[in-house]
Amino acid sequence: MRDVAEFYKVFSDEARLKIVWLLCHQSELCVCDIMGVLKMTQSKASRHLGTLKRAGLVRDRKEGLWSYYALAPGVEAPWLRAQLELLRQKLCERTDAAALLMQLHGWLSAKARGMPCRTDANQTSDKPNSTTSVSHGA
Amino acid sequence: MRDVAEFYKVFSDEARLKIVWLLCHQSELCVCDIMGVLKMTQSKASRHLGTLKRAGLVRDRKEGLWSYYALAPGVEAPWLRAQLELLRQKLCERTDAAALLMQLHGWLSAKARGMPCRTDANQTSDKPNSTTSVSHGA
DNA sequence: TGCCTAAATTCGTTTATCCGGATATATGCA
DNA sequence: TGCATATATCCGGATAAACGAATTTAGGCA
Repeated sequence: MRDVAEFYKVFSDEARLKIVWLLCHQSELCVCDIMGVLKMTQSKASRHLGTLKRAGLVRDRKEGLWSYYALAPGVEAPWLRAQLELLRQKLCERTDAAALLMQLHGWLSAKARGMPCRTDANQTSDKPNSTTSVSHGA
Repeated sequence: MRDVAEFYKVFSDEARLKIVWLLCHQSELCVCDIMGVLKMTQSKASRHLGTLKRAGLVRDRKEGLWSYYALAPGVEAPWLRAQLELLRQKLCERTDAAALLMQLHGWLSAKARGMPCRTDANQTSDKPNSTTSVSHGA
């Protein structure tokens, strides 16, 4: 039963929940996308992605310098799929989760019009001020 | 989203999972039942029950010296109900979870034929030897 | 080759969690 | 009242998580 507890432990961290939430809505994201959208340090993003990968919830694909992460095929197994669906259902009713999706879309469209990644900059903190964000073009 | 993570954290401990599993199969159990069946110290049983209660998953009813615990009415809310059902489903396929139910039934029938509780004895450890158990009558 | 950069890992620190033993609280009974 | 008992809570101590900064690893390109 330890491994069942282990599963819940993976979901017991807010940062990991946010990453999974993003990956439920965008098939692939690289580490710097996650850093940018969730405003977390590179070390934190990579660490949690590693945890999710070791748990079999996420897979990665290397392309040049970038690592693209996506939900693992294993999450199609019935029980995991149900868990993920339940999580999605719960987060759908949350404004903070919705805000994350806004951030995600802002980030992706900024990226689409040529914004570079820069993993070294903007490492200030988790919550510098909530409106720093993308501010692309406009 | 923190509180969602908090929910998973409650389920991320094997001892709490076991307690919930027992309460899925027996409507009410007192602390000493849980100590006896799961072979844990009184402090540990009470602590985890407190955690489950604070999370709203469990309720308690005092009767004289005893505290009887049961799943809280709140677990009938759709999302929690679904989570609990998923947990039950996962544990149903596990031999270790099944073994716990055997222990539970052994304990309850021993109790039914008059076995006293004794919270102070049998505090040796989590796993002294897996066959200590009830050994009623036979 | 040497530099730039994305991502992973290591390091030392801080914080959270879990534990058993001891103690406190409260009920039942003589 | 005083003692026995069931449970809750407190108290260090041990272990595990999580963190940011720094470093390492490795691909792309001049």
